[in-house]
Amino acid sequence: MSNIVKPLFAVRKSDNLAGVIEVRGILGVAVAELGARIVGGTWAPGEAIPKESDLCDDMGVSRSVVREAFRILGAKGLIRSRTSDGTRVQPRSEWRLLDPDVMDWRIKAGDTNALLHDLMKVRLVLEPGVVHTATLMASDGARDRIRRAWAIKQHVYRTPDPDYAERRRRFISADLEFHRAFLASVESDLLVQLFAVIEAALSLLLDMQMSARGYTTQMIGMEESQELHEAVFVQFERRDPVAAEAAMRRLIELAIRDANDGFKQRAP
Amino acid sequence: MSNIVKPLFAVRKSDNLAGVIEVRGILGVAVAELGARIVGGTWAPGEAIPKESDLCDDMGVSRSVVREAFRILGAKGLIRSRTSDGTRVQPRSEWRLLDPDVMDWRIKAGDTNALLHDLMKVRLVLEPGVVHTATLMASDGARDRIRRAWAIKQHVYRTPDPDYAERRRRFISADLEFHRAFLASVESDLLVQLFAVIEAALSLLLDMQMSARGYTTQMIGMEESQELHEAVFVQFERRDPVAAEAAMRRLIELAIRDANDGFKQRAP
DNA sequence: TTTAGTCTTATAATCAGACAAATCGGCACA
DNA sequence: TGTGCCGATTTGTCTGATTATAAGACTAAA
Repeated sequence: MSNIVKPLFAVRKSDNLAGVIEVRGILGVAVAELGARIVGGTWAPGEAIPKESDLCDDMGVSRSVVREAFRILGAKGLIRSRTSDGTRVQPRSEWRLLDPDVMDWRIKAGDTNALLHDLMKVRLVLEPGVVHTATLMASDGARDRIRRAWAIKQHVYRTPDPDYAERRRRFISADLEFHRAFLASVESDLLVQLFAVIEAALSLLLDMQMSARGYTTQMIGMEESQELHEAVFVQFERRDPVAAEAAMRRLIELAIRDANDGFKQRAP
Repeated sequence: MSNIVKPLFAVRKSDNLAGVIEVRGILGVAVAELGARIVGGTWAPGEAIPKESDLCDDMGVSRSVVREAFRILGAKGLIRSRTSDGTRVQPRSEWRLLDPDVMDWRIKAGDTNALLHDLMKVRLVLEPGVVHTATLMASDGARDRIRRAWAIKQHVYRTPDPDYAERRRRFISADLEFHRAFLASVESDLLVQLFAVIEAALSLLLDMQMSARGYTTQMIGMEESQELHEAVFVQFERRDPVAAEAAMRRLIELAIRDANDGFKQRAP
């Protein structure tokens, strides 16, 4: 009676990006709809979107809902309202591209290819620097966390699979913690948030890519990846920031190659 | 009659961070007030802020204004409203720290020291990576822009001052373009936005720091800074990513030292 | 004692309609 | 040509009512 309780929803991985703000009710629907349409290019930047009263009719909601939706979209830089001029889509440069919600809308709008490349570039630029700085100035506690992360990663790598999906999950989780441990040692709230967004979007995009390929692909390049991770860790322990950084850069380059291969396979 | 027209406001440098969303009218006041108070810690994360109707009375505005303000603040992760539970401050990890408005509120709340350090860390981690990547993969056009930026920077450096403030302005502008030119060559929208925010916040904070010191300080370390910039450029031209990156890292470290000195002088 | 259901209540969510304020474009006038 | 006024348009703000939802207390059953 109290045994098989919760796991019903266990698999129900929300199809939203992690970190998006949950807006419930009819307002949530309106925001999702309008956000996706704006980012998707239904109205070009500079162009006016229908006036409040028209949108009320179109969507069958009251004006307060439309206005509150506009406020949310405006807060993310997508639109801007002015009396007598209406509400217009802002130039893309105003959009808060680093905001999880905007990223989510980009993904839903199908802007996945450009976004994936951009995210990978951010990693390529950022992560080597993180490792360099971490190697130089990580605290003792932070170093311990990195060591633990490496130990787990190695353990997972060497442990054979009871079940492919489960193994993959553990592998990804260990990998994530390895990168996070380095990041945390920099002790920067801003970088942590930046990574959280990047990470969430990448994970979603790569999942989509993988399921588009029909999950046929085994995890390729695992040996090379593991060797590079080891190099990062070893150089970190030797306190050689330049070498550690270089290894991390090669690691990201490998990830970029993999992601690109994925896209190539998808459109033969 | 048509001569001395506009320059009245020329100096009126808005005391807001560049990039913040302009919200006009009563709503703008309400958002600014509430945002500053929340970020400033008037209510702790998890704590409920007064309910809508109470805030209406307190601030003397209608409920629609309070609700729209809540939407904006909610869109930035600061608060979350739920029926029957009221509106609560979200844990700091939910705040969109990379959003210009949130940064602006942090600055206004006096969280300048922590923010400055964090911003500098981001630069330290990011900019060397940018230079590395730029050195490897900048397009011809991007390389030209970098060359032009360096030429201007050198010209400004060598040109004696007609007027100290004017010289300083040109110096900063040339410096900015030098860094931006490298950044642009990476061709990443996300990184461009990230830098825009970092840059705006840093510029504001350093200005505040300087005016706190009474503008007495000359630009110190200019020679060293200029030499390091030159090193970055030369190594970039020689296509040596590692050396260029290293020079850029030393440059940021210098900037960090300067910023720290500023704070030390301020509290003797 | 615990658990599952039910009721009450607090609060936000939504709706409807009115009036105010800001902005734009055209028009008359200097 | 420019300047100021005027009307039209659209968002901004206010008010009051109704509905939906979640929390907490209470009750009844296991």
